This record gives sequence, structure tokens and C-alpha cells, in this order.
Amino acid sequence: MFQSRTHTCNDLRLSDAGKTVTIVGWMENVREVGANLAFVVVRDFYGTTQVVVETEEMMQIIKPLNKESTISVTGTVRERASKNPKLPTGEIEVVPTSISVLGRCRYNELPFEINRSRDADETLRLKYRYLDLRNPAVKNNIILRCNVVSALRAAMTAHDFLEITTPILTASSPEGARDYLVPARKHPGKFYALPQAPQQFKQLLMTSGFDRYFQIAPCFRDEDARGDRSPGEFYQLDMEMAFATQDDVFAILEDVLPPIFAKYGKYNVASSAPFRRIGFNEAMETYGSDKPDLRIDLTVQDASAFADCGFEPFAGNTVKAVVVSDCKLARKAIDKLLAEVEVQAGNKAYWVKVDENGELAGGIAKFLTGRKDELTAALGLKPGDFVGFTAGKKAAAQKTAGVLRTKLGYACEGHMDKERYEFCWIVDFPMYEIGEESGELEFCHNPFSMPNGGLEILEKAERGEIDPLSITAFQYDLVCNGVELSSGAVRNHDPEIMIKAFEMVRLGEEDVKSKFPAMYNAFCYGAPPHAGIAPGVDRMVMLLAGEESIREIIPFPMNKNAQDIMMGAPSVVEQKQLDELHIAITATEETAQ
RNA sequence: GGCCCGGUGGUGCAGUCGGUUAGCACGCCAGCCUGUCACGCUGGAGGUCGACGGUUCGAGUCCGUUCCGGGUCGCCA
Repeated sequence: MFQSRTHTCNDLRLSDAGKTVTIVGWMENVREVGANLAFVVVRDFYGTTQVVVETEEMMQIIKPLNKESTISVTGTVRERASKNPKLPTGEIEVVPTSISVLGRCRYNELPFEINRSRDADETLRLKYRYLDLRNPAVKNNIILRCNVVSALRAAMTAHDFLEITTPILTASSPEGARDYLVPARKHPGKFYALPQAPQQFKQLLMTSGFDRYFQIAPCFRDEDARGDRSPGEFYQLDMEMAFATQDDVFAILEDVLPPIFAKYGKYNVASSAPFRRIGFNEAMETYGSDKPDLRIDLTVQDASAFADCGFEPFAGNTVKAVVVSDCKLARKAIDKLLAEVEVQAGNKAYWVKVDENGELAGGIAKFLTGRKDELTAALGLKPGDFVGFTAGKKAAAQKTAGVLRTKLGYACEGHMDKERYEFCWIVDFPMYEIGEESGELEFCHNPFSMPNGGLEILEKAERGEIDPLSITAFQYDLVCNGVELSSGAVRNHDPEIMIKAFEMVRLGEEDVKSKFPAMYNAFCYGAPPHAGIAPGVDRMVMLLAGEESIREIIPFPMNKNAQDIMMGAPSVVEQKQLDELHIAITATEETAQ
């Protein structure tokens, strides 16, 4: 057995001088400065402490060791002859009387240097994640995650929410993302599915009489990754409240989140309650997005009046404009920005500038100069303004303008205060939409959401008195700095309304019953009105850490292709295992194309 | 699946118009150095330039194919 430490590597100060101590940790660095003088930096979870080697005996122990070996050092704390004010322990050093090797690092060259692991190739980092995590800069994001999760638990518990775990092995759900399936050994040919979210379970808990539920819930979706979307699995702060309205849900998160963002965020300014509420249509109209970044003061304006200006891409289309005052962007930067917009939105953007004399210049100026006064009045243009245009069908023009707005906000000075967290609620989502493929009415989001207006509004639509597309749902998104943190809804707890809602999309009672049997049956035994939401924990931590990639805040992330390079998952399994499960492989990665 | 970017000693990068022995920083090894802390100095080892094919007297560089990685769109009720 090794001797337990008396202090961590972040404990010792000048006041400890003279004490006999034992510290343990990784040998981070050795600086040899003489025949019998070397400085050894020992690092543990808490910090680093310098050990000074002054004798031949100690030198002989240190000399053959590779960096990153773990050692135990017992010795005396001494005031340093030359102090280092940059380190918390910089005033002292430990003079060893004994050094023992706890775990030898067998390699003198590592896959990457620990303190520069963030620069290394990501595949390499993930393969050696345990080394990557030794880097304090990497490790600190995981610590942040722990603190945030802990704070969320404490806050939810303080609001009388009970943390209840729900099954990981459950039934495949017919809607939504692709499921991860798990073969059922005792039931050949049948499968469990990993939950995409505990959605139905939490609603069932409400019908059981649990008043306030939450869970830091693992969710599994077999969809392709993004920078802000981990493949496979992620965590949500899943919550649900019985006898609750949209306002009740908003009030909880408006109380829970701002203090946590203010305390743990990279920026310590967070909007306070109540958060701004923006209708879905208004968001699309004003920001060209249902997840607007409110740190940017730019808005999207309609310029469809200029569709007939003679510029071919405008003809017959909706035209949107984003005006930037005092735009200092050079021609080259404008071209680059517009090219990025095209890549991201899949749609071109155009521009003009207003010169110091108020004349239009550059870009598509020649098509608009004839109607300069009209344009100036319509968009409120001033000398020095930059105007970005997008055109297309209404939704495409809006969406492209939204991308343009965000890029301009980031690129142009003075239109964005990055150092803060701006929350908003997006409310009044449409209940239905016309499906792009089917051309028929479909659910826009969640079929479990309560339509605003209840049974009555659905019946009106059925009788043709109103356009079903005008029906909104009590469905809401929580958005922070342009990131969709969460979706939630007041649920449809009334079997009658549920059936009617399904009938609108050519489904009926039998479909509801077969697709969601437990929930439908439960609602037939007296269900409370209930509402909930599920903010993504990973995205929240990402915002707080100021990271661009979600993998930076997950302890052991998979790569873009949903592989765990370190553990070798997914992997082939033994034939015996397959036989037990009655599974035959019909294609492999090599044969399936 | 589409599009964009990338792949060069252990790590991160440079490599001009196709032309000598592929360069730099860090790391590694050896030697020197008694107060370093991004230690310093001297020397050294380490590369089939992702793979295959082509053009050429000559390819890291040009062309084609392919593999791998990242981003993005599709997808994510």
C-alpha cells in the first residue's frame, strides 16, 4: 500500500513551511537545471506543486521516469528562493525525503502533449480521452457540467419537483426520430427501444398523481450528429407539472435558469424574468428564425414591394432585407459573408450600400437606383447603411434573411453584445402544416400538444369555418443566444380532443389507441391538465462554457459517425450472442452499400 | 446521401510556378548547466507527405479514384 496524501497539490501555502507532508499525483514536468538540481511539477485533480530534487539519491529515482508517471512524494515544505506569483502554490516547494513510483508511464512520447491536447486531432483526443481529460482546460468543462447538473437538481428539488427515473428499455415509439433498438432474448423477433425522451412516462406520472416531476434524463436518438448535437445520446432536464399552464412552466424555468447562468456562465449577465415572449410568426417575420439570437440588434424587414425592380432573382418572390447601420465591412468581407449565407441557407443573398451622399452603390445597386427614394423611405436608410437582401418563397426568404442577420450581427461592429445570455420564449407554434412530400395536412410538431382553442377550434376547422393552418398549439421553445435549449408544451390530456386532433390529419381513434396505448388509456381514467418542458443539459453547459462543439462538455463523447473510438463501439459480437437473440446478419459495413 | 474544408516525423503546422538533401515549433534521446517555472545551451534520432492510379525527364505540389476526419444541408415528433 502507498502512503495516503496529507495534502492535495493545491493546498500548500507559505504558512505550511516546515511541515512534513505527502503529496501524490502525475509527474507533469521535470526541469533539470544542474547536475544535482531539478524541479518536478506534480499535478493532481486540484492543482500543481513543485518538488525540488537536490540530492543524487532523489535524482536517480526521478531520472528514469517518464512524464505522466504517478508518484508519491514525502518531504518538507520550504519557502522558495525564487517565488512564482502565477501559481497558487508558487511560494513554496516540497523537499523530498522519499519518492515512490505509483504508476509508471511506459511511454516517453504521448499521443499529444497533455496541456496542448485541445490542439490535437479530434480522433486522437477521443481515442485517448483519458489523457485528454488530464488537461485542466478539458477537465474543467466536465467539472462545470457536474456543478450545473448539481445546481439544476438542487433548484428543481427546491421547487418541490421529485426526481423519478423512468425505464431505459422501453417500447419503440412510432413518431419522431429513429430509435435505438435492443433485441429481446426472451421474445424472439421482438425489440425494446431506448427512449428518445421520457415523454410518455412523465405524462403517465401526471395521471398517477405525481404533481411535479423532473429527471436528468438520458435520451437516445439514432440521427446524424452536428456541432451542437451529439450522436446517439444526450441529457435533458426533463420536467412536467400537473394542473399547470404554460405560464406555470415558464415561471419555474425563469426562476431556475438565470441564477445558474449568472453563476456558472462564461458571461455573467443573463436576462431576468420574465423572458421575452415572441410568437412563432413574429419570430420568423422579424428575425427570420424560430431561435433568434437577441444579442443582435438587427431585424428583418419586408422589401417585397421591390420584387419587380428588374433584378431577376426578385421577380415574383418575397423579398426580405436586413439593414446594418455604420457597416464597415470591406467588399471582400461582404462577398465572403454572403457566400457563407448561401452555403448555410442554401439560398443566395444580395446587397447594396448607401454611400455618404445617400446614393446606392455596389452589389445590385443598378436595379434599385431608379427607386432609391422609395427604398430609402421603406427601409429607413441612412448614409453608411448596408442592406442585405434575400428572395424566394416566403419561408425561404425569411430563413435566408435569418441566417444573414446572424452573420451580419457577428461580423459588424456594434450590433451585438456577445458577453451576455439573452433568453426568450417562442410561443404559438402552428399546430399543423402542409407536408412537403404528402402535400396534405400534418402535425407541425408534437401531436400531444393542446391546440389553442381546444375541441371547439378543431371542430370549427373541420366545418371549414377557419383555416386549420391558423390553429396554434400551446407549444413553446426556450431559446438562448440563438440556441434552441428546449421544446415544451401544454399537453393534450383529453381523449376526445386527441382523437379530433388526429382526425384532422386523416387518423382516428384507432390510430391514437394503437400508437400510444398506455397514454390514451390512462387519459380515460381522469387525467389532470399538465404541461412540461425539457431543456437540453448538454447545450446548456455548452452555452455556459462558451464552447462551439458539444463534444467539449461530454466526458466520453462519440465521434461524428456515432463511434466510440476509445472503447471500440459499435463492434461485432460473437455468433453465440446472435444465436441467442435469433438474429442473422444479412450485411456488414463492407457489404452494405 | 449532397456540398465545403482538411490529411506532411510522436504533436501542431509551413512547403511559392512541378525541380537539389521536405522546413519550423513543441515533444523525444544524449551532453552541459545549482533556482527553474513555456528553463536555457549544444548535438542527435525520428517522414513510404492518408491510399491507389495517371500526367511528366521529375509529383508533397497537377489530374482521377478512393479511404479517413471535421463542418454544413437532408434528418433530429
